[in-house]
Amino acid sequence: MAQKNVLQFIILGLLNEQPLTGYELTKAFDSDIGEFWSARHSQIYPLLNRMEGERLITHETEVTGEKLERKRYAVTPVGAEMLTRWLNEPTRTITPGKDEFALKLYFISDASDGRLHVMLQTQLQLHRSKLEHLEGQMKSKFSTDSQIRGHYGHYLILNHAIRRETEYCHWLEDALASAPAVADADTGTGAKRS
Amino acid sequence: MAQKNVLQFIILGLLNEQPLTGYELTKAFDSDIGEFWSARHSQIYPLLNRMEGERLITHETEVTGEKLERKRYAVTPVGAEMLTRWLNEPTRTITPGKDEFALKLYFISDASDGRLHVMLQTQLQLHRSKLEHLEGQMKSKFSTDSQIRGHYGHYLILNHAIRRETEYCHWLEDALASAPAVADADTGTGAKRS
DNA sequence: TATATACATGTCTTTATTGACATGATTATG
DNA sequence: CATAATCATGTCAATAAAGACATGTATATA
Repeated sequence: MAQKNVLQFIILGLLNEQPLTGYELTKAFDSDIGEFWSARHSQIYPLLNRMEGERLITHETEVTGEKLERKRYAVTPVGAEMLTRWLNEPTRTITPGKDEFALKLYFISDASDGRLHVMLQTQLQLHRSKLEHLEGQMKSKFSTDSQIRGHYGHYLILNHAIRRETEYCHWLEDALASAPAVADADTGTGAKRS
Repeated sequence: MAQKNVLQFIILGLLNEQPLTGYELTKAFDSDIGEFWSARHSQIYPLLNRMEGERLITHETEVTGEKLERKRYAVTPVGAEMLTRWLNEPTRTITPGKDEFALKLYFISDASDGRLHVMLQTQLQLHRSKLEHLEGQMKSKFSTDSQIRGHYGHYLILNHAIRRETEYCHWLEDALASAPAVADADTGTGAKRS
């Protein structure tokens, strides 16, 4: 397996809270859980079929309006047990991360490289707006203690995401502080001088 | 493409510094760059072949000892140009991260869940030893300013990795501070009471 | 000198994941 | 009422990536 079929457990976990359709499951990855895992509908729908074949989940068909059908999936006892086994097993690995930007940066060998400034600036902008979005999420979802109750894990990882992005921004800002805004050194290709 | 063939550019970048064998390329992912991308030899060797077919790299065969052959790959002008194009293009995306632990945590809805303590403790141990290792790397590779020169990007991302792991540990420690060491609530399965 | 470890290169199968293709219904908005 | 956005579910081909399988050499160490 490329990972360990973590997606399967995420689906089980989400359906364990409440029955959901494939569409709703797909949308779940647009919000906070998307900070730590992602999946498209083209991966989700086939997996739902497979999981149903394995009796981990079942569905009942609902009809919206005149004829629009949707399948609402729910966890079976077998699926619930499998979820519990996953949850009970402490995670003894660190999921290896990927970061194209960091890698690109790795190949900038010189602190005076003219490309550094725009590279860092571009990423900083991205991470700042992400951070802003996450802080909005936190405010809207967990502004009071009572909202945390029953969603503690969600609160924890949203907090985690915010701290991660905050740190990412700080790092970029620090790096930016030592990157010249105007290129002095050659950039490997035609760097325009000002 | 699942990503955008970032691996191709990493290989180009590494070979641009100095010609390397497939084996050495593979090993590169065990050190700091592995903090931001990973690849196995079973992905690297076929890709080297493909890239050579596309004239991005070439190789010359060396012999070690009596008959052990190895192919030392180097970037062609075409490959170098492609690398430069990648480096010149600011990264306008954030590579989506994956973190099985965070996801598992998401499904712990109650702060009093007995599983929380061991989950957090296990991860903290992992991230602490990773942090320790990274700090060792920093000390051995960049203890003086002169060592940074010519490897600035490497220095930056190592710093990034250290700050990331430091933050991760802090977050775990904070979460741990509010997680009871002994289970009061049920854990979904047989939680032993003390 | 036995032997374990590291060096060295590959292939093959399976699984994970993306992105494109494909279709149609419902609802909100102008 | 037109039409855009969203809801809703799927398939298919291609690429990415993991893990197992396969083989042999060179070197350090006991």
